[in-house]
Amino acid sequence: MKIATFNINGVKARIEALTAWLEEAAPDVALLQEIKSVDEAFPREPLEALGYNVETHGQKGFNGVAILSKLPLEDVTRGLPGDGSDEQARWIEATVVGRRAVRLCGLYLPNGNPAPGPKYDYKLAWMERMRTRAAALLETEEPVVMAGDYNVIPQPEDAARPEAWTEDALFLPETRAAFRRILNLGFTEAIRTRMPQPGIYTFWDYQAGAWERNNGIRIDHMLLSPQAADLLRDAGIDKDQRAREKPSDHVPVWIELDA
DNA sequence: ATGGCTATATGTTATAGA
Repeated sequence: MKIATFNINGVKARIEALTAWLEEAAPDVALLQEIKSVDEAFPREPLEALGYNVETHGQKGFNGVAILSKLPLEDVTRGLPGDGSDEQARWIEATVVGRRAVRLCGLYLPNGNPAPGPKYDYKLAWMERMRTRAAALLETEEPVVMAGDYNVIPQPEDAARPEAWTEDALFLPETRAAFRRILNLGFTEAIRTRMPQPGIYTFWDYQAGAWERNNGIRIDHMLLSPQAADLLRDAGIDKDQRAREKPSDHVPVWIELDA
């Protein structure tokens, strides 16, 4: 079972790039972030035409997550538990049924800039809520995959210019500690495990020739529960997508599970 | 690089992203 995550930065602006990538990479499941669309405006038809079931959790203008799956999806839930007043669409879960059932979480973790400030407070509170949800998912002792745009640079080697990020919400010590608190519950970070060398990136800014200069950061991650990690066969990054016509500023990240 | 580009809707400018 091939599972991918892709921050597409606007699904309506990216539908041609998205369908081209889906045909090329042929993931069984694609978790999308920053769809920037309400559910009613989500371009379902061209995706269903490629054989995907579509589940969305959108909002107007910003944020928004979705799951595309060629396999059946069950028990779809929307929203990160723990704060009924949070209206931002950043979390969706579903169980995908292949040879085995896998619980999927698609997430768009808050950016948090500027830090300090209310947006950073929201980011840290959101990460604590995510830790609580992650702990509950581990207790099921089933394969769980939490994948998406974490907006966290875990280590200096995950940025081409780490010195440029020292005051940024993506790289502050408190952000990285909150990420480790989730990871250290017992998750495996798929790309770090399979591609441990430095200089592996998933995002290149549109500005200042960041792509041409390979001034990237690694912020899109896939965390696997122990039961999912046991099924891990391969993992990779579709870096070439960043050089395509009208690309997202992120590229897809994927895993292959024996499931 | 001191926010240089991109997408959306709040729409011919403001907001957010990272």
